[in-house]
Parts: sequence; structure tokens; C-alpha cells
Amino acid sequence: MKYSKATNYALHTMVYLLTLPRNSTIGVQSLAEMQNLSPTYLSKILTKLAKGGLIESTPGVKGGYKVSKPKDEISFLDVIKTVEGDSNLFHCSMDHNEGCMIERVMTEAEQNMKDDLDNKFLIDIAHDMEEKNSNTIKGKANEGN
Amino acid sequence: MKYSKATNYALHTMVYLLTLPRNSTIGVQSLAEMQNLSPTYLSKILTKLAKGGLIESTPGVKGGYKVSKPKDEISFLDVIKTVEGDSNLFHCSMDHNEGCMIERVMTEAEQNMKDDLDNKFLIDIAHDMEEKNSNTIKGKANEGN
DNA sequence: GATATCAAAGACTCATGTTGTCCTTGATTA
DNA sequence: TAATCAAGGACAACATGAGTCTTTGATATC
Repeated sequence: MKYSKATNYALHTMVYLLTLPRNSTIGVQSLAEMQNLSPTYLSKILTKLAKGGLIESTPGVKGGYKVSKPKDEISFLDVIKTVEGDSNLFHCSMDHNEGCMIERVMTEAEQNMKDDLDNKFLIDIAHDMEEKNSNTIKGKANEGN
Repeated sequence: MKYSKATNYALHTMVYLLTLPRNSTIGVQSLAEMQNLSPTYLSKILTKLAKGGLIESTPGVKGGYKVSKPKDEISFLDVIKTVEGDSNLFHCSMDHNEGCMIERVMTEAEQNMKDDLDNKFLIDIAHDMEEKNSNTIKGKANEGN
């Protein structure tokens, strides 16, 4: 059991979009280059995010993508649910077994994870990234490069 | 992202094994029938559980499987880790990105789920099942069957 | 010791889902 | 009208899980 790569790409892309100035857009071309992906492939993931209401796209010359929700309201879970879907990880394999107690325990544990992910916001990661980058630059300067 | 069917079968089998009297064994044939599986297929899952130290097998005529740990010490996580492996659900897709903050958040949330699953014990499900079964029988009797 | 019953394990097929590409369509700006 | 962008369908490649078949080897019973 693993998260899909698409979720991985989506999370990284979203964090990056959050570091951009409000109302500025960026094309899939640039976004794809950063992660060594083909634009067409990343495009599909972005379309999913757009349908999920997390980002919005504008076609045409000055078009591209930008975040379409208040920047501090986007949780990890929002992105994951949009890309992976929101069905449960465990479904009882037995027939005629509604109310399976194993399933109940499994789903309850999963819910703990989801609750946590719904309280972790991408904007915090974006801020940390920006801080980290400025530190790196400062560090390089100090090393005499 | 989903749990494998093997995990599903393993959990159900383990719960059933816990309902059996101590030191009694049961063959893969019977276990497979209950879940409508082929014996050879379930056998592979059981072998995994045996290698993981959760059950033990004895070949030969009066052989079969039985639980090989104290019955109240087997957690959901024990079974899951044995069948699914214990690697993390999320691994950062970017190169040269040790300490990825997204990965950190994702893994922390996953850990919450695992902590929960490590504190839920199969023996409790087994007890509930036994109670449920006796209730069902009682219920049927009351209905005049 | 022969036989029946059990698990272990390798090789293999099949189904499914993810990943990724190619190409066309359609919208927007200049 | 041309250039630049996203959307989307069709398809190929790949990985993995699910499941079968067959052989091997250990144990108990007669």
C-alpha cells in the first residue's frame, strides 16, 4: 500500500503554487520542469486539482494555474482526497458481513490519520520552504562561494 | 491506495484462529473454505504470517496452524506489518530532498494511524465475534427456528 | 516402511491500476 | 490570425497484486 506518485506531485506543486504572489499564474511547462515531469502528464494531475476546486486555470497567452482558495485553508487532506479519492483504505472481503468489526477498527485508525492530515496546512510548508531557501543562500554566502 | 486483499484475509484468519482452543490446530483447507479462497493461495499468506512469528505450522497428518504468541498480545499492526511490509506510505519524489517537509508531515500522520492499530488487539474482535454468534443463535431460537 | 495428510515454495498466468505519451480540440490574448 | 495556454481522449508500457498449478518435503498412522 502506497500513495500514488500523482499525490506526491500534486502536493509538491501545490506547495510551490502557494509560494507565488497572489493572482500570479504559472504554466504547466514550468511546473513540470521543476519535478522532471512531462507537461502533459502533470497537466492531468492539475486538471484533477482544478476540478476539486483547489486551483483554477486560465487558458490563453497569459494563462496558467493559480491557487483558488484562501491560502491558509488548504490542508494536506484536501489534496490527497482530490487526487486519490476519498474511499476507505479497508473494505471487508467477506460476503454478508456488514458491520464487520475488523473493518470498523481499520477505518477508525485511518480516520485518525485523516484527521491529522486535515489539520496540517500546506501554507506552513510553503513558509518553511521559503525560509529554508533564504537560509541556504545565506549559508552559501558565508562559505565564501 | 488500498490495503491488499491478503491483509484482509490474514486479519480474518487470525481472528478465527484466536477463537480456537489453545494448542488445537486447523488445516489450510478449512480456513480457505470459510473465506472462499483456494488453499494454495491462502497458504502463501499463512506462510508469511508464520515467518513473521504470528502463527506456527506443523506438517503431517494431525498438523495445521495455530497461533504462536500469547493471544492477547497480537495487535492489528502486527498482522498488517507482516503482510504489507513496514515501509512508509509516502516517499518524497524529488531528488536530493532528504528531510522533505511534506514527507515528514505525511509520515507523522501515518504514524498516528499505526499507533492506533498497535493498540487494538485481535483477541477483542475474536471475543466480540463469539458473543455475536451466540446472540445470533439465541435470536434464531427465539424466532422459532 | 508405505501411505495419507499436511505445509512450503517456485514458476507461472491473469487482472488491474498507475504511469506516462501522443495527438487533437478549444479557449484566450496580443 | 497567430501564438500560447489548458482539457481530454486514446493508447502503450509497466508494476503489482491476485490467484493457479505442480513439485517437494515433513509428519503421523497403520
